[in-house]
Amino acid sequence: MTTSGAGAESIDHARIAAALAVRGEPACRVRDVLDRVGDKWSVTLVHELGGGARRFSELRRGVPGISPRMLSATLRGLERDGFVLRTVHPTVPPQVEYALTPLGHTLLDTAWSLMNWALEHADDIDDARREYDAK
Amino acid sequence: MTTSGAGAESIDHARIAAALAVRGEPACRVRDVLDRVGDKWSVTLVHELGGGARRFSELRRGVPGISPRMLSATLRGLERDGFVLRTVHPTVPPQVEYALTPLGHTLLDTAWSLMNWALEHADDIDDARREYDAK
DNA sequence: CGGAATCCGGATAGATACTG
DNA sequence: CAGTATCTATCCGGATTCCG
Repeated sequence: MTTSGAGAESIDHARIAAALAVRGEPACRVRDVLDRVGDKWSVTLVHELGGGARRFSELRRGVPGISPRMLSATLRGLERDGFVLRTVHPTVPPQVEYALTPLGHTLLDTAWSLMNWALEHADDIDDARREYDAK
Repeated sequence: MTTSGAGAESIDHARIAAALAVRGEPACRVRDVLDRVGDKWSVTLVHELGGGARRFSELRRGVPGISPRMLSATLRGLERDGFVLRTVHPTVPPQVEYALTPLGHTLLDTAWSLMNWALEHADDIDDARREYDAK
C-alpha cells in the first residue's frame, strides 16, 4: 500500500461512502465537487485563473472553443460556490475581472494533483486500452 | 513512493494546460480522467472495490440506485482503462469477480484526496452559495 | 447469475443572434 | 465589452425486456 503524501492521512472513509451514496444532500458536497471537476469547462477555467485575474474576453481567447454562453454559465457556477470572485469596474466600456478566491486556489491545488496523476499514468491507460481493444 | 498527492512539488503546468486545451488527443488522458471522475458511477464503484473484490450482484446491492446497464458499462470502461480486473470463474451459475488493479488503487488514492478536500470545504461552499443566492 | 438490446426522456452544451 | 436569449443536437443515463 502506497501511503502517499496528501489525502491519505485522515480520510473519513465512512463519510465519503455516505456522500457518494446520495446526490443532492445538504452536507454532501462531494458529489457536487466531482460533478464540477467532470464538467466540461470548470477545471479549465480555474486552471486559467490560476495564472491571475482575467477579463471575460481574455478568458474567451485563453480557452479555445468555449462559447460565451458556457463561459458565462460556468463562471457563474464557480462564483456561486465561492471559487471565483467577480469584480465589475464601472468604466466605459464595461470591464469585468474574474479571479480565484483562496478557496478556489485550494481547489486548483487538488485538481492539479488529479491532473498530475493523469499525466503520470497516461501511458499505463493507453497501454491498457490497446490491450483491451485488441480483443 | 513516487507520487505524493499534495500536488505542489512538480506539477507540469505546461503539459496540463496543453492537455486541458484539447479533447480526445493521443497522449492527453487528462481530459479522460476528469470525465471519468465526473461521471456518475466510476468513482463510487472504484471506491466500493477499494474494500476488496466484488461480484456483479454484490456491486449491484452495494451501490444503491445503479442499474445493471450502467453497472456493466461503467465496469467495462474501468476495465478498459486498466483500473479494474475482471475475472470469470467457470462455475454454474456463472461467477464474475471485479477487483482493483494496482493502477486502480492509485486512482482511488487521488480520488480520495479530492473527495477529502470536498468534505473539508463543504461548509465553505454552502456558505458561499447561501450568500450568493441571497442576492 | 451476469449481463446485452432496445427504447426513451432530461440534461448538457454548441451555434447563432441580439442587447445594455 | 460582457454578456443574454433562443433554438437545437447530442449524449448520458434510467427503465424495461430478454438471453446464455
